[in-house]
Amino acid sequence: MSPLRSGLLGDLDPTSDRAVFRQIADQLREAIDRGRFKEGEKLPSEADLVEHYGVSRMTVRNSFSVLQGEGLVHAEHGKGVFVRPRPPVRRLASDRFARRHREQGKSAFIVEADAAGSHPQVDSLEVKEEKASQDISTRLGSVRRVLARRRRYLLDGKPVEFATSYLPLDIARGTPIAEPNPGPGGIYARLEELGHHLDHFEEEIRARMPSPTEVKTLRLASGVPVIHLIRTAYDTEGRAVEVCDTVMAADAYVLAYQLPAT
Amino acid sequence: MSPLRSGLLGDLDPTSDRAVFRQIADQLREAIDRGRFKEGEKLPSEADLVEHYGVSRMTVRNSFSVLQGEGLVHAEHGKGVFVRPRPPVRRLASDRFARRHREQGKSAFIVEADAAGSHPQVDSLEVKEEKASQDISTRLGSVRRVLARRRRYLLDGKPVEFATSYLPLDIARGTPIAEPNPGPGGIYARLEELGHHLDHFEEEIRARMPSPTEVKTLRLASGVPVIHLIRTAYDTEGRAVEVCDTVMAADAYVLAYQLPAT
DNA sequence: CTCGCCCACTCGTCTAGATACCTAAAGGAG
DNA sequence: CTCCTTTAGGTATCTAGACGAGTGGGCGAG
Repeated sequence: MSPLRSGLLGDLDPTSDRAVFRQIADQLREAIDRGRFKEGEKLPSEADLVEHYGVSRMTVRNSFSVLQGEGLVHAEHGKGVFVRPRPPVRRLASDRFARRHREQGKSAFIVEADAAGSHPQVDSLEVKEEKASQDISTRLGSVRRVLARRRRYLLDGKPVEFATSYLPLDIARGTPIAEPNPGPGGIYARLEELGHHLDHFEEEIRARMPSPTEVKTLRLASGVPVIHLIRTAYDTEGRAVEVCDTVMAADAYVLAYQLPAT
Repeated sequence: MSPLRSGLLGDLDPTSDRAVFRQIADQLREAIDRGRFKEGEKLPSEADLVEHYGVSRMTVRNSFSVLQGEGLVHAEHGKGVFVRPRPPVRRLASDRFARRHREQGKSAFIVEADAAGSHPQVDSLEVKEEKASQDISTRLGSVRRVLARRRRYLLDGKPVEFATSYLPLDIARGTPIAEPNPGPGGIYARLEELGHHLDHFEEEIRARMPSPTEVKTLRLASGVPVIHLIRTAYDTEGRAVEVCDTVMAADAYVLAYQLPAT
C-alpha cells in the first residue's frame, strides 16, 4: 500500500510515440541516475506503478525487464525490485605476473584479496588430462592432449572468475603442475623451475553476454556481461607453454595495462 | 503457414520445474548452437511456435526475449526473428600506438581498415573547449578546462566505436590539435612535435551494458555489451598529456596486449 | 509490361485477468 | 521462549485476445 513518494516519477505522455513501457523505464532510469533511488534501495512495487501510471501490470513488468536487461536493477522474488549495488571492483594490473610477485607463498589472488580486506576462496578445482580443443591446440602449437587445470575464484562468497589453464603434457605431466596444489608461486614458478623461463605473455580480451552455464557458475545477475580473457605464456625460446582461458564477471573487474610508446 | 521443419525442435517437459518459456529458449539456443539454424537464417515465426508447443504467444515472445538478451538473435519488425550474424572483428594490438605507425599520413583506423578491405569512415567530429569532469580532471592532474575531441568510427557504414580525447588547454590551445583535422599521424604526432615526448600509455578496460544513448550512437543490437576503454598518455616528464575515453561495440573488437614476464 | 493497391504474414504493444510461489511479519500453540 | 501457521504483500509465469504497424508478394488497372 506504500504510496509513491510524490514527485519522484512523472506522468506519461500519451501523444508521444515512445512506447509506454519505455517511458516508464526512462523515468525509473532517470530517477536512479539522479540518485532518487539509491543503491540497494527498493523501487515501487509493480502494483504501485500500475496504480500510479494507470497501466496494466504486464506493461510495468515490461519496463522492469528493460532495466534488468541494462543491469540497473534486479528483482527478488517475493520482496521487490531493487537498485543493483555495484560490487567492489578488482583491478588487474598489467604487472600482475611480474616475477617479484611470484616470490611469495600464496597465489596472487589470495594475497591481493587479503590486502583489500576481502575474504578470498578458490573453488571447484579440477586437474585432468584431456583432448585439446582446436583453438587451444593452435595456440599451444599443435598439441593433441593437454593438462587442464580448472578453478573458480570467489570474493566474500561471490564467484567472480572462472579459469582454465592448459599446458602441453610433455611439460606438465608428472610434475607439481599436475598436482591440485602446485606450490608457492603457482604454476608459473614451477614452469621456471622446470627450465621454461618465461619471456612474455599475450592476452586477448573480448566482452560478451554470458552463456546460461556461465550465468550459473558465476551467479551473474541479468544484464551483466562477462570479460573473456585468453592469456598465452611464452618461454624465452618462443614456445607457448601455457594457455589460460578466463571468464570474469564484468561488473567485478577493471583491467589495467601499461603500453610503451615506443 | 510454413510448418516447422520436423525434428528441429522437441517437446516441452510439463513435469519439469523449468519455466516453459525457458524450455523453449533452451531448445532454440541449442538448435542455433548446433548449426540447425545458421547465421542470418530466419527462426520459426511466433505463430509457428505457438502452434508447435501449444502455448500462448506471450510465452513464445518471452523465449525470444531471452535469446535477444543473450545477443543470439534479433527481431525485424514485419519480417521475422533471425540468428544474429557475427560481425567481422577488429583486433586492437598493443603496439597500435608505436611510433612507427605514426609516420604515415592517415590515421591508424583508416590504414588498418583499408588493409582489411573494409570501408572506414570517421564521423560526428566535434572539437571544443569545455569544463573537465571530476574524473578527467583527476586523470590529467587537476585541470579545470580541457580541449575535447569527439568522433565516431564506422566500418562499412556500421558504427563500431565512439571516442573522446581530452587534453589540457595549456598544451592544445592554438595548436593543430585544436583543429578538426590535426594532420598526419594524428594528435600523438602533434604532441611530440610540440615537445611532449610520449613515454607510455595506461589503459583501463571495463565491460558493461550500454546506456540508451550508446545504443543509439553505436546502433547496438540488444544483448551486445560495450567495452569501455580509458587511455591516459604520459610524456617523458611523467605528465598526463591526454586522456582518451572510448566506448566500443563489444561484438566488433578483440583487444590484444603483450605483457613482459619481468 | 508496369505501377499501385490490397492482403497475408510478421513482430510490437497493451489489456485483464488467473494461478503459483516466495518472503516477512504477526500471532498462536507448545 | 521457540516453533509453526497464517496472512498480506511481492514477484513469476501463463493465457487469450485486441489493435498497431512494417514487409513483401500477388493481382488488377492502366
